[in-house]
Amino acid sequence: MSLSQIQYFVAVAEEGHVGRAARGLRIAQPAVSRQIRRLEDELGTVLFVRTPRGMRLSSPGELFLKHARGILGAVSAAERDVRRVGSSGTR
Amino acid sequence: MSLSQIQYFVAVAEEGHVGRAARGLRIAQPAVSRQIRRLEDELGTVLFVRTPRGMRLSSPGELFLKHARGILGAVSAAERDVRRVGSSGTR
DNA sequence: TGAGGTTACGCCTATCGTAATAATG
DNA sequence: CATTATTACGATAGGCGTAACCTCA
Repeated sequence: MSLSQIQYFVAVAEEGHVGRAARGLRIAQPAVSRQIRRLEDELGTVLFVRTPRGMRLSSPGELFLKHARGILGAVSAAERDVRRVGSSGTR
Repeated sequence: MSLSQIQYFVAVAEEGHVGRAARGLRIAQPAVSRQIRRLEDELGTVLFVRTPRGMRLSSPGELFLKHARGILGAVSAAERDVRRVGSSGTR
Protein backbone atom coordinates (compact mmCIF):
# COMPACT_ATOMS: atom_id res chain seq x y z
CA MET A 1 0.00 0.00 0.00
CA SER A 2 1.37 3.38 -1.01
CA LEU A 3 0.30 6.96 -0.49
CA SER A 4 -0.31 7.30 -4.23
CA GLN A 5 -2.70 4.40 -4.15
CA ILE A 6 -4.59 5.97 -1.29
CA GLN A 7 -4.70 9.28 -3.10
CA TYR A 8 -5.98 7.65 -6.30
CA PHE A 9 -8.54 5.73 -4.32
CA VAL A 10 -9.96 8.87 -2.71
CA ALA A 11 -10.10 10.62 -6.07
CA VAL A 12 -12.04 7.76 -7.65
CA ALA A 13 -14.33 7.48 -4.65
CA GLU A 14 -15.16 11.16 -4.87
CA GLU A 15 -15.65 11.23 -8.61
CA GLY A 16 -17.25 7.82 -8.94
CA HIS A 17 -15.38 7.69 -12.19
CA VAL A 18 -11.86 6.58 -13.06
CA GLY A 19 -11.62 8.87 -16.06
CA ARG A 20 -12.52 12.06 -14.23
CA ALA A 21 -10.36 11.06 -11.28
CA ALA A 22 -7.43 10.52 -13.61
CA ARG A 23 -7.95 13.88 -15.26
CA GLY A 24 -8.04 15.56 -11.86
CA LEU A 25 -4.86 13.78 -10.87
CA ARG A 26 -3.28 14.74 -14.21
CA ILE A 27 -2.43 11.15 -14.94
CA ALA A 28 -3.66 8.60 -17.46
CA GLN A 29 -6.70 6.41 -16.83
CA PRO A 30 -4.96 3.03 -16.85
CA ALA A 31 -2.50 4.08 -14.18
CA VAL A 32 -5.36 4.84 -11.83
CA SER A 33 -7.27 1.70 -12.76
CA ARG A 34 -4.21 -0.45 -12.12
CA GLN A 35 -3.41 1.06 -8.77
CA ILE A 36 -6.97 0.62 -7.58
CA ARG A 37 -6.79 -2.99 -8.61
CA ARG A 38 -3.48 -3.47 -6.85
CA LEU A 39 -4.87 -1.90 -3.72
CA GLU A 40 -7.86 -4.22 -3.78
CA ASP A 41 -5.58 -7.20 -4.26
CA GLU A 42 -3.35 -6.22 -1.37
CA LEU A 43 -6.32 -5.68 0.90
CA GLY A 44 -8.04 -8.80 -0.33
CA THR A 45 -11.20 -6.77 -0.73
CA VAL A 46 -13.33 -5.28 -3.46
CA LEU A 47 -13.47 -1.54 -2.82
CA PHE A 48 -15.70 -0.56 -5.73
CA VAL A 49 -18.67 -1.92 -7.56
CA ARG A 50 -18.02 -1.54 -11.28
CA THR A 51 -20.92 -0.26 -13.32
CA PRO A 52 -20.97 0.85 -16.95
CA ARG A 53 -21.54 4.34 -15.58
CA GLY A 54 -18.51 4.34 -13.34
CA MET A 55 -17.40 3.13 -9.95
CA ARG A 56 -19.49 3.06 -6.79
CA LEU A 57 -18.01 2.35 -3.37
CA SER A 58 -18.65 -1.07 -1.90
CA SER A 59 -19.24 -1.15 1.83
CA PRO A 60 -15.66 -2.08 2.66
CA GLY A 61 -14.83 0.76 0.29
CA GLU A 62 -16.89 3.22 2.33
CA LEU A 63 -15.10 2.10 5.44
CA PHE A 64 -11.71 2.41 3.81
CA LEU A 65 -12.53 5.88 2.54
CA LYS A 66 -12.77 7.24 6.06
CA HIS A 67 -9.39 5.79 6.93
CA ALA A 68 -7.91 7.00 3.67
CA ARG A 69 -8.96 10.57 4.29
CA GLY A 70 -7.51 10.39 7.75
CA ILE A 71 -4.19 9.14 6.46
CA LEU A 72 -3.88 11.79 3.76
CA GLY A 73 -4.89 14.44 6.25
CA ALA A 74 -2.28 13.24 8.70
CA VAL A 75 0.38 13.37 6.01
CA SER A 76 -0.54 16.91 5.05
CA ALA A 77 -0.57 17.96 8.68
CA ALA A 78 2.86 16.42 9.21
CA GLU A 79 4.32 18.27 6.24
CA ARG A 80 2.76 21.57 7.13
CA ASP A 81 3.66 21.28 10.76
CA VAL A 82 7.28 20.33 10.19
CA ARG A 83 7.77 22.99 7.55
CA ARG A 84 6.45 25.60 9.91
CA VAL A 85 8.96 24.74 12.64
CA GLY A 86 11.80 23.49 10.53
CA SER A 87 13.14 26.78 9.14
CA SER A 88 15.58 26.86 12.06
CA GLY A 89 17.74 24.04 10.75
CA THR A 90 17.54 24.25 6.97
CA ARG A 91 20.76 22.38 6.28
CA MET B 1 7.03 11.38 0.79
CA SER B 2 6.35 7.67 0.89
CA LEU B 3 5.25 5.25 3.56
CA SER B 4 8.61 3.48 3.36
CA GLN B 5 10.38 6.72 4.10
CA ILE B 6 8.21 7.28 7.12
CA GLN B 7 8.81 3.74 8.29
CA TYR B 8 12.57 4.07 7.86
CA PHE B 9 12.48 7.39 9.66
CA VAL B 10 10.73 5.92 12.68
CA ALA B 11 13.16 3.02 12.79
CA VAL B 12 16.17 5.33 12.75
CA ALA B 13 14.59 7.63 15.32
CA GLU B 14 14.01 4.70 17.64
CA GLU B 15 17.44 3.15 17.19
CA GLY B 16 19.40 6.38 16.93
CA HIS B 17 21.50 4.45 14.48
CA VAL B 18 21.14 3.89 10.74
CA GLY B 19 22.94 0.57 10.82
CA ARG B 20 20.78 -1.00 13.50
CA ALA B 21 17.65 0.43 11.94
CA ALA B 22 18.63 -1.08 8.61
CA ARG B 23 19.28 -4.46 10.19
CA GLY B 24 15.90 -4.34 11.88
CA LEU B 25 14.25 -3.46 8.59
CA ARG B 26 16.21 -6.24 6.87
CA ILE B 27 17.53 -3.83 4.33
CA ALA B 28 20.98 -2.39 3.53
CA GLN B 29 22.33 0.69 5.29
CA PRO B 30 22.62 2.96 2.23
CA ALA B 31 19.00 2.45 1.31
CA VAL B 32 17.93 3.79 4.68
CA SER B 33 20.44 6.62 4.61
CA ARG B 34 19.29 7.72 1.18
CA GLN B 35 15.61 7.70 2.04
CA ILE B 36 16.20 9.72 5.18
CA ARG B 37 18.12 12.23 3.13
CA ARG B 38 15.40 12.38 0.51
CA LEU B 39 12.79 12.90 3.19
CA GLU B 40 14.77 15.76 4.68
CA ASP B 41 15.15 17.31 1.25
CA GLU B 42 11.46 17.07 0.50
CA LEU B 43 10.55 18.57 3.84
CA GLY B 44 13.27 21.20 3.60
CA THR B 45 14.27 20.31 7.13
CA VAL B 46 17.02 18.51 8.97
CA LEU B 47 15.38 15.73 10.94
CA PHE B 48 18.51 14.32 12.58
CA VAL B 49 21.69 15.63 14.08
CA ARG B 50 24.54 13.46 12.80
CA THR B 51 27.09 12.48 15.40
CA PRO B 52 29.98 10.03 15.11
CA ARG B 53 27.96 7.82 17.45
CA GLY B 54 24.81 7.80 15.37
CA MET B 55 21.76 9.94 14.72
CA ARG B 56 19.87 12.04 17.23
CA LEU B 57 16.51 13.67 16.47
CA SER B 58 16.54 17.40 15.82
CA SER B 59 13.59 19.31 17.20
CA PRO B 60 11.71 19.28 13.90
CA GLY B 61 12.56 15.59 13.91
CA GLU B 62 10.89 15.10 17.28
CA LEU B 63 7.81 16.83 15.99
CA PHE B 64 7.76 14.79 12.83
CA LEU B 65 8.13 11.57 14.80
CA LYS B 66 4.77 12.08 16.46
CA HIS B 67 3.09 12.60 13.12
CA ALA B 68 4.95 9.67 11.61
CA ARG B 69 3.74 7.28 14.26
CA GLY B 70 0.21 8.52 13.79
CA ILE B 71 0.37 7.97 10.05
CA LEU B 72 1.76 4.44 10.32
CA GLY B 73 -0.81 3.64 12.98
CA ALA B 74 -3.60 4.94 10.78
CA VAL B 75 -2.40 2.80 7.90
CA SER B 76 -2.31 -0.32 10.04
CA ALA B 77 -5.75 0.44 11.41
CA ALA B 78 -7.12 0.90 7.91
CA GLU B 79 -5.72 -2.43 6.75
CA ARG B 80 -6.89 -4.31 9.79
CA ASP B 81 -10.32 -2.72 9.74
CA VAL B 82 -10.98 -3.30 6.07
CA ARG B 83 -9.72 -6.86 6.19
CA ARG B 84 -12.04 -7.58 9.08
CA VAL B 85 -15.13 -6.42 7.18
CA GLY B 86 -14.05 -7.20 3.66
CA SER B 87 -14.35 -10.98 3.63
CA SER B 88 -17.84 -10.54 2.18
CA GLY B 89 -16.64 -9.40 -1.22
CA THR B 90 -13.35 -11.25 -1.82
CA ARG B 91 -13.39 -11.05 -5.62
C1' DT C 1 42.11 4.21 13.11
C1' DG C 2 37.74 2.59 13.91
C1' DA C 3 32.81 3.25 13.91
C1' DG C 4 29.32 5.16 11.46
C1' DG C 5 27.12 7.69 7.68
C1' DT C 6 27.18 8.88 2.64
C1' DT C 7 27.99 8.69 -2.46
C1' DA C 8 28.74 6.03 -6.91
C1' DC C 9 27.18 2.80 -9.86
C1' DG C 10 24.84 -1.02 -11.96
C1' DC C 11 20.66 -3.83 -11.73
C1' DC C 12 15.94 -4.79 -11.10
C1' DT C 13 11.26 -3.88 -10.07
C1' DA C 14 7.42 -0.74 -10.27
C1' DT C 15 4.81 2.74 -12.61
C1' DC C 16 3.60 5.35 -16.38
C1' DG C 17 1.51 6.37 -21.11
C1' DT C 18 -0.31 4.88 -25.62
C1' DA C 19 -2.83 1.69 -27.97
C1' DA C 20 -5.72 -2.15 -28.21
C1' DT C 21 -9.52 -5.00 -25.86
C1' DA C 22 -13.62 -6.19 -23.18
C1' DA C 23 -18.00 -5.40 -21.06
C1' DT C 24 -22.52 -3.44 -20.54
C1' DG C 25 -26.75 -0.61 -20.97
C1' DC D 1 -22.79 1.64 -30.51
C1' DA D 2 -21.09 4.67 -27.07
C1' DT D 3 -19.12 4.91 -22.71
C1' DT D 4 -16.18 3.25 -19.30
C1' DA D 5 -12.93 0.18 -17.36
C1' DT D 6 -9.14 -3.09 -18.17
C1' DT D 7 -5.08 -5.52 -20.29
C1' DA D 8 -0.70 -5.50 -23.32
C1' DC D 9 3.46 -3.64 -24.08
C1' DG D 10 7.39 -0.77 -24.48
C1' DA D 11 9.80 3.00 -22.09
C1' DT D 12 11.21 5.49 -17.87
C1' DA D 13 12.03 6.33 -13.22
C1' DG D 14 12.73 4.94 -8.40
C1' DG D 15 14.75 1.89 -5.02
C1' DC D 16 17.97 -1.57 -3.65
C1' DG D 17 22.63 -3.76 -2.86
C1' DT D 18 27.71 -3.89 -3.22
C1' DA D 19 31.67 -1.40 -3.04
C1' DA D 20 34.25 2.66 -2.35
C1' DC D 21 34.62 7.03 0.28
C1' DC D 22 34.29 10.60 3.83
C1' DT D 23 34.26 12.37 8.65
C1' DC D 24 35.12 12.84 13.27
C1' DA D 25 36.67 11.69 17.99
